Amino acid sequence: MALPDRGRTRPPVMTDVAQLAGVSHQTVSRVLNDHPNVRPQTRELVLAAITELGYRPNAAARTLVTRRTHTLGVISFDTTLYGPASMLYGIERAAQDSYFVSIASAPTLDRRSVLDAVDRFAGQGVEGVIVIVPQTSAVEALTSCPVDIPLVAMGCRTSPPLQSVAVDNAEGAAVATRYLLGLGHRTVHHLSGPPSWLDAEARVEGWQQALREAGAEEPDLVSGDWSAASGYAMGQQIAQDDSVTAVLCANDPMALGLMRALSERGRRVPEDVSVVGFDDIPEAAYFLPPLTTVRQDFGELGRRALDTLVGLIFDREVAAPPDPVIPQFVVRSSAAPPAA
Amino acid sequence: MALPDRGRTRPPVMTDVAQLAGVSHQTVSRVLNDHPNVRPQTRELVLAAITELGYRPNAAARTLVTRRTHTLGVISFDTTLYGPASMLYGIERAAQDSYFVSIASAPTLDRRSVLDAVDRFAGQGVEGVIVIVPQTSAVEALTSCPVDIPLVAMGCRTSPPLQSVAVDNAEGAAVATRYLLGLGHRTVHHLSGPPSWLDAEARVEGWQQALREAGAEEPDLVSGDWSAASGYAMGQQIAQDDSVTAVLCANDPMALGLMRALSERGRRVPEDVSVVGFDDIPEAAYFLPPLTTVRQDFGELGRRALDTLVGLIFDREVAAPPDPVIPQFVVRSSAAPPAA
DNA sequence: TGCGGGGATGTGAGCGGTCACAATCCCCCC
DNA sequence: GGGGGGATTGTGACCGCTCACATCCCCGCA
Repeated sequence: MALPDRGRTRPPVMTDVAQLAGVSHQTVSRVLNDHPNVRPQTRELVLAAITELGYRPNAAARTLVTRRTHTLGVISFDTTLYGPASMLYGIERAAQDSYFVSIASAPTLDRRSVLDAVDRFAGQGVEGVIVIVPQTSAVEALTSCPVDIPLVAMGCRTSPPLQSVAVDNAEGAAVATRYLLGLGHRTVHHLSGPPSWLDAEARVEGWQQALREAGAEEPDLVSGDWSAASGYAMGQQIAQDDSVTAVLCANDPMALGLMRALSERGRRVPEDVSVVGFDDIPEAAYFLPPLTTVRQDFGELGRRALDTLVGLIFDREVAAPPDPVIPQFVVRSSAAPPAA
Repeated sequence: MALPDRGRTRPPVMTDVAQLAGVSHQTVSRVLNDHPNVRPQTRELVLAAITELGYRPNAAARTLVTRRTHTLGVISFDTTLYGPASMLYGIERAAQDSYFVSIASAPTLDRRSVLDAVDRFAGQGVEGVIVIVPQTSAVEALTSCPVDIPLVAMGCRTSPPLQSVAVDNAEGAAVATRYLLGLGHRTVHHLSGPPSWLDAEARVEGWQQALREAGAEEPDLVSGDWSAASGYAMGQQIAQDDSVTAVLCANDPMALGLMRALSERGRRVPEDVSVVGFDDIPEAAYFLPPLTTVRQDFGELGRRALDTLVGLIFDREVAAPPDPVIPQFVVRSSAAPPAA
């Protein structure tokens, strides 16, 4: 199972460089680590030897003694979904010049599977882990994580001691709901994400809150699984109910599915029914009609997650939980005042 | 810059386990590596000591001597796009139980940036790299990659010595084109991906090929940048041309943008213009109208990429390039026979 | 002329595993 | 009863780097 010899000779090591430069290995190490107290001339010598040999320090050896891997792990469920994919991308860009980022997808979001992933990462020696697995079961598992490793949850609010960074899902849903109410709709229906997903729940709360504030009646909740398919399926029910004039969807694909169901039933958007989504996927502006939605700043989220994690890694102190990122409401034409 | 002490005492090492179990460190190592010739009773002893101490082997130390990191790198451009995201996901699932996968996104696809990413990975000690950066510039850079590391390009066909796995983009485009032609359209227009993207080019070729075979006139090419926005922009041009009755788009979001432009001009899909996409994103079935498209099997692609890479890592021999994955044509209602 | 002191460099000991090899032990058979 | 051989276990070197410490050189100053 040994790795085959790549190239003719074994790669150069620090001693080789030292020898070529006519210095000790320690001096080479100093140059590599930008230590002061190396004569510029010596430094040049070493640098020259390094490039001549094509020397590259051995990360494992360095890690062995420094105990730093410069690696962090990201656990997520399905990076094919726009939200998780964007978060991952945000993290990667934020981490790029200080960490390597290693990924793992949990096949399911139960305790076992999430904890296994953390364990795997711990075995690899990552310095911290960011989890994009916003389900109550996963969060519970992580809250009592037996492995002693810095952990940050992303995308949903969690309760201490598990740190998290998130957009203010409740606020986003509330803003959207108020907007629809403001347009003159008597109430707003909600096509939510799957139960036990924290962001889905937060959006439900925001929606309820806004309805209550306005004294509007609170319709029964309908939930999908984030997919356009589920939006379509639930949409077929919703479309039958003529009293529905406004629907807030927990994400954009479900809104798409809903709109198709509506259209098949001959109910026009926004004339008969107003629809608002959540996420602002790049395609949302090109739906028919263009989708009014709530945009999340995933880049910012990634940056904050990294900051929080780094804080945990170095200070080990539970910093004040960062403020939630305020989502942005994007008005397009899928929502309008009710017919009459 | 040292990592703060996590927990009160330093983590247990092999010697600690050995001592507790009353054996030598080597025996512990044997148990850990499933060597034969360890008495079952001894094994139990060691195992018990391991769990009692919560011992976890140090990956860096092991890597230092075995020269294996069990890590591979994936370089991509923008993992927010459905294609790359799916490929990444496919790779991750395929690699899960044999490798860690580390990701890097290249900010741009020029020579420098791609090679830097490879270099970074090499410094980390990855055993191989899969690149999802299907631009000619990137491929050229990789073909003459100065770093001696197993490399596989994914998503697009490349020329030796750079290995690649890909779906048969040309065939997919050809099938779609033939389908439209078969429906009775005199010719098929093509809204292509950006020039210099290999898969975009392959799709153009397939389209041209099919047109030639059928003796159909070859319209001017219009290209976008994969985004729905560009599809919309180009679509506004296309919509003005009444002679256009069928358009093959190089991906689904562009098809969406096109359909919106068409709809704004009052041209109905599929009655006035037939539209076919490429990729089959999960939302495609819920577009208005549902999009006929070409589906790629990203899971299979991921598996093949991994297989190829592993072959390269261990045999170092350039295996016969794997057959391209045949895409699947998915018929929905966005394409129909021409009006008259 | 001799001495203190800081900059520049070298030396050797680990870091925590695995590998090669040696040492035991045990059982069987002549 | 002694020898052979495989199973089981132990010993020490070594992977390539950083750390702590020792050494050396050179200058200024008494």
